[in-house]
Amino acid sequence: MELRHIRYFVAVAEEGHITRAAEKLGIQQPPLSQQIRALETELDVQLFRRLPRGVALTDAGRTFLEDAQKILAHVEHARTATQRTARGEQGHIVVGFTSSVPFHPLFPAVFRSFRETTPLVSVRLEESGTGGLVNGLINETIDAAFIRSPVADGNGLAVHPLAEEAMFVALPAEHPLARKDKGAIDLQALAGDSFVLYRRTVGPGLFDAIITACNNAGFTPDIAQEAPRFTSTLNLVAAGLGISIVPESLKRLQVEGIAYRLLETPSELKAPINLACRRIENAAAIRRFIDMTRSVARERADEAAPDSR
Amino acid sequence: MELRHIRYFVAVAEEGHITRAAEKLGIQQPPLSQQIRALETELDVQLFRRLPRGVALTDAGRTFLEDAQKILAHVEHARTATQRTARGEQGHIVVGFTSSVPFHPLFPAVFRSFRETTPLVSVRLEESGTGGLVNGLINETIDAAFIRSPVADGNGLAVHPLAEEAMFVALPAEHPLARKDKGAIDLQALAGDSFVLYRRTVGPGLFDAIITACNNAGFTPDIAQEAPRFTSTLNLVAAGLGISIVPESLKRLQVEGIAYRLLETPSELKAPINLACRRIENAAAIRRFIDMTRSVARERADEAAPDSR
DNA sequence: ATTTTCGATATGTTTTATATATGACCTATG
DNA sequence: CATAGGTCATATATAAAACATATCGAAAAT
Repeated sequence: MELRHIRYFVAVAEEGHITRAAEKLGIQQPPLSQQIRALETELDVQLFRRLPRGVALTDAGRTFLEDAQKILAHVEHARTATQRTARGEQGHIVVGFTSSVPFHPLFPAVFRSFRETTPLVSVRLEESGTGGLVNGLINETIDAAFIRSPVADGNGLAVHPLAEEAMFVALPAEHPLARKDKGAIDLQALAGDSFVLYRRTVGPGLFDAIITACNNAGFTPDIAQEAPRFTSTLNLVAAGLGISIVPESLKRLQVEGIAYRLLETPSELKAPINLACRRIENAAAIRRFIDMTRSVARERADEAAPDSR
Repeated sequence: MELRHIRYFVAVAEEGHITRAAEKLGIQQPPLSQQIRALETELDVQLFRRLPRGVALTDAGRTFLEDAQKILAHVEHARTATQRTARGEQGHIVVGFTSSVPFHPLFPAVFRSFRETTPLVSVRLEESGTGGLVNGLINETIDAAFIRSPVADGNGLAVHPLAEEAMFVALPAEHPLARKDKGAIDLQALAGDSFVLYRRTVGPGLFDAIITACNNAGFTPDIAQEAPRFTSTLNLVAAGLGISIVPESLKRLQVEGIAYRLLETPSELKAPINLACRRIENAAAIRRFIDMTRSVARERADEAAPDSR
């Protein structure tokens, strides 16, 4: 049995007339009669009663018709689903991110756009540390990941820069610098303060960048405390244990007793947001997600600095 | 696209290897490669990645595989369902009957056997008068009908005799004949009694047969009352309004105040049970039901009178 | 009775699926 | 590094089968 038999059968059943069905199918009547008969012979079942004025389905024919129509519909469904998957319009992707990324407006903007343009691709989000995300990309348990620190090359991964943020100083409300209203704080002004930092093992990029920047500014920071999450870092600052330096988007975390002040950010301390992915990616849905993310990021950058192009 | 493409695709996908899949399919490797490529060209989608040691499904190929397997299963289902319908092992039939028939043990026996041997055919039962059943058979709203009276020929229907019952006299308990314990009552002994009969319009066969038999016995029965159902007939007898003559199986209706006595039944009064159906019937499930009903009836007749064959 | 309609049959043609032979590419392995 | 083995792709030939044209036969409508 071939789909041809099923298509021909359905046409004849719906027309009740072999000659007319043949016209509709764009073939001649004799081959259609032959194919119908071949189908009946293979099934060893009479599907039509030949009447003087056309043909009529038998009971068995009616049973076959029900399935036949569903089969043809199913084939069409398979075709479109496959083509959609190939075009990346359908499927499933897993996107990883580090804890600080969701505070940046780029993050929700990307998923909003993606859902709008590609509603048939379901997305699973997974928060993890940078190391875990890189492993996930290599093991193919994660398809793309928003990370802060750039990743070493040569492991088959690619990293696309998406955005860069200025840094802000998080100060206890009673800190002398908290009152100063305008102008950026220079890094050297913090030489005498204790630092509360996000733990290095979880986010090595930011940690090292801060140390390096301080060194370049001529002092070694006094690290009073490391905290496991950004929120706990800020709580420790609020408690007066020290100051901290965080990416701009973290300002959204408004904690009682904390003041944020713009830092005169040296370029090596600018906090980047990158998208990491496999260098060769053959799943179209993932490629689509990556392309869209980069283009959303580019649009946002252009909006922020339209003169820089 | 043809089923061949789908069958070949599934084989290759499951083997992950074109050459091995070709062996399994009983064809050579080059045509299989060609057919797979033809499928990919038609869909305009790459289904496999060609690796040095076999082939691997792409994302789109995985999507197609899911549907492909279901389609093949669906085709097999269609084949078996159609063949079952053709053999009468599957489907639906509507069986009519007149109100007095279900009391006869043949009736439940038939449906019990039919359910056992043909569980995939669902049966709908419909009670109606003889006229309604005949119309139903002609309009094809009913497929077979258990009736008492034989139906006039020439309307495309056939009537198969299934069984014949002796008649019993239903007497009020205080009736003189009710006390007589053994021996059959002769019809003439009822010449002086009032008769309560099942209404003619509902069951003309039985009504006429009784009148005729009485006439042949030399008297015209005094019909005191007609009742719409057998139960009401018997209630009227119990109330002392007269006597009645009912088929043996009706004895199951044990009504307070009624005695049943065997009637010396003349042959023209024997109560038949017949199966009416269309003379030409092309639905196999119905033919099957008719055949089974007749054979069950024959078995029961042989059991009752094993010497008569 | 004649014509029309419609499916079946007969025969030739074209398409197409398959087989055989061979080539190209990658991977082990000595 | 070269060779052998394995795998898929390509080229050509062959066989099968789907299709077209022409015709027949039965039933129905005029």
